[in-house]
Amino acid sequence: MSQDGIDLETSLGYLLKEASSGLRAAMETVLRPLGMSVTHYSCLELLAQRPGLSNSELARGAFVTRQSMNVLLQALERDGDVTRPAEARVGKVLPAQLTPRGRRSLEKATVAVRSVEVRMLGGMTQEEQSGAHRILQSMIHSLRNDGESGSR
Amino acid sequence: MSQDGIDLETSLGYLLKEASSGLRAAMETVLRPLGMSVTHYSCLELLAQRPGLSNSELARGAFVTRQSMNVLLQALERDGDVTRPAEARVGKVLPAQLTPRGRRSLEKATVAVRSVEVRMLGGMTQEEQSGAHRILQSMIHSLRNDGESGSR
DNA sequence: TGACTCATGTCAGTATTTTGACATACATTG
DNA sequence: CAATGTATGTCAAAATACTGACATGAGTCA
Repeated sequence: MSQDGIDLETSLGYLLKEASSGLRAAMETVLRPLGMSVTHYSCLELLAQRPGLSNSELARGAFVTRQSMNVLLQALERDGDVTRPAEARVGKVLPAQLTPRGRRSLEKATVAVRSVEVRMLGGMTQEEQSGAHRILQSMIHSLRNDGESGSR
Repeated sequence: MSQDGIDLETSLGYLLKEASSGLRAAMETVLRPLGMSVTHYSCLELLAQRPGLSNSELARGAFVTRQSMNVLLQALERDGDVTRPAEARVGKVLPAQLTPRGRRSLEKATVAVRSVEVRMLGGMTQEEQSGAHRILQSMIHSLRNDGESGSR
């Protein structure tokens, strides 16, 4: 016996999942009235900040496979929110761009998402927020290295 | 202009998603050799710590719908990892239990998952870990209240 | 007692995501 | 220059999760 499992109340992994799940749910709630999914929004936001990102780069930035991002991008192109050149200028990479229409739909979504983030951070001091920043980046970095072939 | 979007490098929401995605990927990597998915593992761990949990309670604990958990539970019952009474003693609730076989498969998974969590926490002081605990719970609590009908 | 609300287990259909695979283009290395 | 490795875009198939719906049982309240 002696505490065999991982205590879910204490486990930082579980808390991380719980917080992320709550954030996603809150984002879905505010984005749904705009007819937008979380991945949908993430894609537009990424393109606004880094115009010319390729499908694969967008996929990595939104934490989905490039196949999933591709079907989303095709829908966004069809709806006129995003443009991609018909053929690559170099390699196979097709740099995507936000259209004015895409920029407009992003604006409303950004406001909604920001309100969620503000609510999430409510009750945290500035110091706690920078602490959270540092801690999360530490977790990310630690997980990135040593994918599977750890020691030995 | 003037910083219209949400800076992804700085956004705690984005960092939270990145950390959670990294954790999930790392867990999938170590659980795959055991033929187990993350939800699969979560279900067994929940049952080990709180025997008699119902399907709906397990679903909430693993952050999936009760329908998804139900198909998983049926598979686990079929494989002999979990048992549920044929009919409810009270209401419709069917309390689930881990079988010795289920407990055994959980043991290996717990070791694997614990190694991931240890790696994630590597480089963090004890104080930082308790700080992370407090901060994550603050986020969870803030997101839980005011689901959608916030102010006005 | 009866009407109402809420939560549960479960079935069916839909939607979304991932896995697998392929051809192609560039970079590296000998 | 040829061979190899890596990365991309894309198609098809499989797995997974979700939405919608229904019947049932318990609790509440008048």
